[in-house]
Amino acid sequence: MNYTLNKYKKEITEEVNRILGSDLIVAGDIAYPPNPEMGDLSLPMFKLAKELKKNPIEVAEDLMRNIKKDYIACIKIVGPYLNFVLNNKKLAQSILIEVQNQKDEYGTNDSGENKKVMIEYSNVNTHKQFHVGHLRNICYGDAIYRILKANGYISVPVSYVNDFGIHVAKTLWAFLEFYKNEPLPENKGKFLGDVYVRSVQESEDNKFAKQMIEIIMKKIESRKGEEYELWKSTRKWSIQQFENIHKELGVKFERKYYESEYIERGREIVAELIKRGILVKSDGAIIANLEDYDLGVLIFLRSDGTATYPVADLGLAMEKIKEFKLDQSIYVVDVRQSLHFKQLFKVFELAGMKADFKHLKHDFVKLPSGMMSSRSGNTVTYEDLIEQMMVYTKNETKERHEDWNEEKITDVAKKISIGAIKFEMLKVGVNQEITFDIKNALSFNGFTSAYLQYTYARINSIINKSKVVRPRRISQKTMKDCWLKNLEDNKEHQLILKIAKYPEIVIMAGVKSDTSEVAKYLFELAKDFNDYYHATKIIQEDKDLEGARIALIASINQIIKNGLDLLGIGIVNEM
RNA sequence: GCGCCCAUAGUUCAACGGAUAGAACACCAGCCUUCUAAGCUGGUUAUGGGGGUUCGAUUCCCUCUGGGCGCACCA
Repeated sequence: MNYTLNKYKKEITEEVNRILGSDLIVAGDIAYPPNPEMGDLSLPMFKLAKELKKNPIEVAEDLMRNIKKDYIACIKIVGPYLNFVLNNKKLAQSILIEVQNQKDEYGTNDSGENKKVMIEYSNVNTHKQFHVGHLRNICYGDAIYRILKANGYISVPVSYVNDFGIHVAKTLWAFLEFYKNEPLPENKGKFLGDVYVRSVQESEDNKFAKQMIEIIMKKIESRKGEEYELWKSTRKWSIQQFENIHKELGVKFERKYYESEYIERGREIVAELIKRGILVKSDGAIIANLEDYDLGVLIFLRSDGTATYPVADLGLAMEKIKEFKLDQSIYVVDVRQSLHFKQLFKVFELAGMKADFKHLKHDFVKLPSGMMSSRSGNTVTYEDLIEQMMVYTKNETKERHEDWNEEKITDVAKKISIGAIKFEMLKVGVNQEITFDIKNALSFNGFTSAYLQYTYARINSIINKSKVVRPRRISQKTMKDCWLKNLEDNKEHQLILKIAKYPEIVIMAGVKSDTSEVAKYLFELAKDFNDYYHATKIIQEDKDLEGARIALIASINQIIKNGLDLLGIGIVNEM
């Protein structure tokens, strides 16, 4: 798709190169001035001046005289920059029609060339707590999946659940020891998380407990007996809990993989790699010695013969690339596992696996009280968080809408709560730790999803109140002739320009795997609109003008909707 | 010890190597007999230290300081 602004930039670039008889600049050289008075587009003269061995002003003057496009209202030289002011009517026509025609598709592009990318996230442990740390992973993974799709990739979202390992044995030990005869709570998955915390506490400095846990681990690995049966049933508790959370968050996976199902396959590959000399025995364990690559060693089998995590990773990776013809396989996992993935991918490479593997890392979530740990239980669990948020948002919603029934209040409150959680996780850069403060998450002012949802609802309400025909029902001819000629206000021009930039944001978010780009952009757009709203009457006597303004704000809403969708956040029609 | 990440306003965060370093929160002062006040307007405050590369550095390189994370039987 060739969006208006992109087209303009390309044409201006070609024009500049033609005038100078060179290939010195590319469309990407055209930037945006820091403030609106300077113009809409900007071409820095530094590079050109240097290459042409001329004064920047001279080059700029030459270009200013010779560039002529009907969509450029005027060209001005500001310092060493050549700035373009776009023709308001041309821009408005082109952009608003683009948005109204493409609707939910506006902003998408085909730069991914239909490449197939598997994106693996929400790699959580059964038998442990699901807390806000996991939430960052799941929100980020889901948003990246959506962003890749919008960029023309065939994006396959999958989840890999770690349902096997020492942590399971630990939880089962404490369960048998302390809770066997107690009645089970409703949320059995959450309960297991608490059992795990108890287990860590009780088994510390307890030799007997540690021995018991080892025995339980072996019994589960042998896949028979009472403990194995208990593993099977408790595992389902956690899986059910995850399903509920995914459903509530609106996150869907095409496939869910479980570690326990890939260990055998992994062991086969391990045996093969031992034969090939890629894995070796060391201190009784089977390892990959990667010291030649400065990557230390990676353990596959413990000295007691039990499998570690990378074994199943190996098995799964092999099956994944066999089943789907993947161009790339992305693992969304927090930054603490960077070394692990470097090691793993090196082993993949040594084993001759051809696919392109990538660890997409994000920093972790901590609490104002310090590092979060599901071992110690110093966490905010998902369930506790959503409950607190719901109490708050329901109260706030009730206060504002006394006539709404319980169902409607719950529905809106849920969208606001879930949106708030996701936005908190997505609005900061991936290399930034998030200090999760529940007080901030509950404050719906400023840079929050509630602000965006509120803006959407506000615009929606105005559109509904307007008696003018809906933009979607009118022809392009009508729009050109009548609706758009009236948008002359500078704030309107800035809003239209902002709308025009949205497709670039989608690309940038994709290239940088950065959700904060989208969040920041939407916030700026909403802020600009709210400023405009307070200064300008939309509904009024002049129906042509009203129509034009409705077309404008309808486009803004389309973008808020599209942008929030990239972040996995739903809109509300009223709030 | 080795490796990776971070350091910007009182706090939480922004700034493809580019123009006057932006927001939000908090605090203070205003704005609902006009379309949703979960909103808007105005006000105060910042690049950890030292070098280097460049026309230009918050951004790139080196170094120091201070924090976080990871480095063989956890996942």
